This record gives sequence, structure tokens and C-alpha cells, in this order.
Amino acid sequence: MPGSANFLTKNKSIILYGIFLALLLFLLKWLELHFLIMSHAFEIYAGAIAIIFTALGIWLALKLTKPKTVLIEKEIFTPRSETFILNEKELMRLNISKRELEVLQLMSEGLSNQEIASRLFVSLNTIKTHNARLFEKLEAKRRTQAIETAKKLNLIP
Amino acid sequence: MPGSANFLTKNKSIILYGIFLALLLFLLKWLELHFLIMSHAFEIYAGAIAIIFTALGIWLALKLTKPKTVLIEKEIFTPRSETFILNEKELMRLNISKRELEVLQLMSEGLSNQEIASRLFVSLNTIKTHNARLFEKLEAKRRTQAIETAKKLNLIP
DNA sequence: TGAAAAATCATCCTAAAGTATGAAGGCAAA
DNA sequence: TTTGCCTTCATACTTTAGGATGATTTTTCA
Repeated sequence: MPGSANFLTKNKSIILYGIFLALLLFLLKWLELHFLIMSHAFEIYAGAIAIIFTALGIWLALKLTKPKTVLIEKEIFTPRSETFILNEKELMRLNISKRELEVLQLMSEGLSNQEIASRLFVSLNTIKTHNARLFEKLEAKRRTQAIETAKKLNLIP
Repeated sequence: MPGSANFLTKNKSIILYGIFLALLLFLLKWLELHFLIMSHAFEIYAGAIAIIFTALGIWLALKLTKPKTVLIEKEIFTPRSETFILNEKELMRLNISKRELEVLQLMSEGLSNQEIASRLFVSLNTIKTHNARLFEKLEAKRRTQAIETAKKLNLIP
């Protein structure tokens, strides 16, 4: 659609230009008689033609040059697995340590306390104390609640 | 920077235009002698001037007119909370009932079994049996694991 | 209408989670 | 060096979660 419309616009301009040219030629023919007599004024005549046609050229160029509209659609998908960005501000605000975050992470992956302990080479009790601190800081009663909150705050993916 | 550069470019063009004009006037003066004799060729002379100056006008316009490029940037954000689509195929495949999904949902929100029971006006034991079924179907050992799996399968937001 | 599936509830028991409290070693900043 | 924070571990206890099993009541669909 925009292609054919453009073509029409171009043709219109060309047709208009043709008509304008024809009219000008008639005008020139008429002017010729007057100006031929006083040949001193020939420079004025040529200058007039130059100015008129320069203006015509400018007008044509401006008319024919369509504003190039480039539409760039930036789609920013967040498939959450790819684009997780840790919210370090919240992390600092809540005073959650690296180790605690580590535990939280594993917790959210569905591991039991014992599994987390084994994974991190520490005792079950250590994990329990980490949990207690986490629940306190995240204002959670249960691990599931802690995970929910942490995900909302972008502390874990 | 681009402003002053543009200004320079414009001035250059105008200066060039002036020089070109001067040269053309000389050319005209010279041509005048030849064409005045054969006044029949005057139309050709005028036409040449018209064409030359039209071309000049077009060139000037194109030179002076900065490329009209309109950039439209559309940013389409997809914040995961807005775009949750339940994966009904997986739901059917795993034979998870409406009630079970409901329980799963509340579970993922961090509620305890007792809280879920109260919310749904059923007994704690009922929730436990639902859980057992869910864990079986989702191949999970714990509720946290069930939640993880369910989220991955887009069964819950 | 009658069988299958879904939802409900119960009991008993074990495992895991969570609470409370105390304590010790390490490390970095004041 | 001392203070504070992190990390670690322990013990004792309570609560919640989860497993196994059986049973009753709706609901649904052929």
C-alpha cells in the first residue's frame, strides 16, 4: 500500500512539474518579445529564470523526498530464567549474607535441609540456623514463604 | 557538535552556490553573444538554464535538508507476573485435578497445610492426601520440590 | 444407573522442619 | 586489639510435613 501511494505521489509531482513547465514556456515566449527589445535587461531575464527554476528544483526535491520513517520494535522478553538480575539493594537492606543466600537458593530448588547441608559440606544444624536467620530477615514463617518473598524481591531466580 | 557541523555544511553549500552562480553568469554572458544572433535558439537557451537551475535547486535542497529519519522505538516489556499462561496440556498429562491445583497454588504462596485447610474449609487430613497425590504426580519428595517443578511446567505463576 | 474418578476424612507413625539457646572460631573494620 | 558480624556446630524440644492405608461421599460420564 505505501509503495503504490508513493508512486502516485511521485507521478503527480512529475505531472504537475510538466504542466508548470509548459506554462512557464508560454510565459517565456510572451516575455521574450518585451525583453528582446531592451537587450540590456537580458541578464535580469536569465536571473529570473535561474531563481524561479532553482526554487522549483528545491520545491521538487522537498516534495519528492519522503520522510524516511524507520520503525524499530524492540521486544524485550524476560523469560525469567535467562534474564535474572539479583536485587543487591534488597539484599543489603535485609542484611542477607552470601552463605544465607546460597542456602536460600538451594532451598528454592526443592532440596531438604539435609541435602543442603551435604551440598555445602556443613552440618544439618548449621543449615537450620541459617534458615532461622533467613526466616527472620524475610519475615517468613516457613521455607515456602521465604522462597515466595525472595522470588518477589528478585533475590533468587 | 552536530549543530555546528551542519552550519558549516550549510555555509559551504551557500558559498559553493555563489561561486557556481558567478561562473554561470560568465557562461551566460559568453553564450549570449552566440545565441543573440540566432534568436530562434533562444528557447533552447532558456530551457538549458531552466534545467540547469532546476538540477541545482534539487541538489541544494537535498544537500541542505538533513536526512529526515524518524526513529520510533517501541519497548515491549513482558513482566512475568502479567503473562502467566497455564499449561493445560501438562495439567492433563499429569492428571492433576482442579482441587489439587488449588492446593498446589496455595502451597506455593507459602501457606502451611493447616492454613490451606482453613482457606478451603476442609480438614488438615484432606490437604495431606491432596499433597501426597500431588507429590506422586509431580515426582516430588517435598512441597518445595513440587513447587519448583510446577513452576517450571507453568502450572502455577 | 452404575462404574470410575474426585474429594473428603481418619488414624497411626516417621521424618523433616522449625524454635530456642548457647557457644566457639575466623575475619575485617574501627 | 577489641568489637561486631559471619559461620559454624550442638542440644533439646515442638511443630509441621509426609507416608501408608482404609473408608465414605460426591461427581461425572458412558
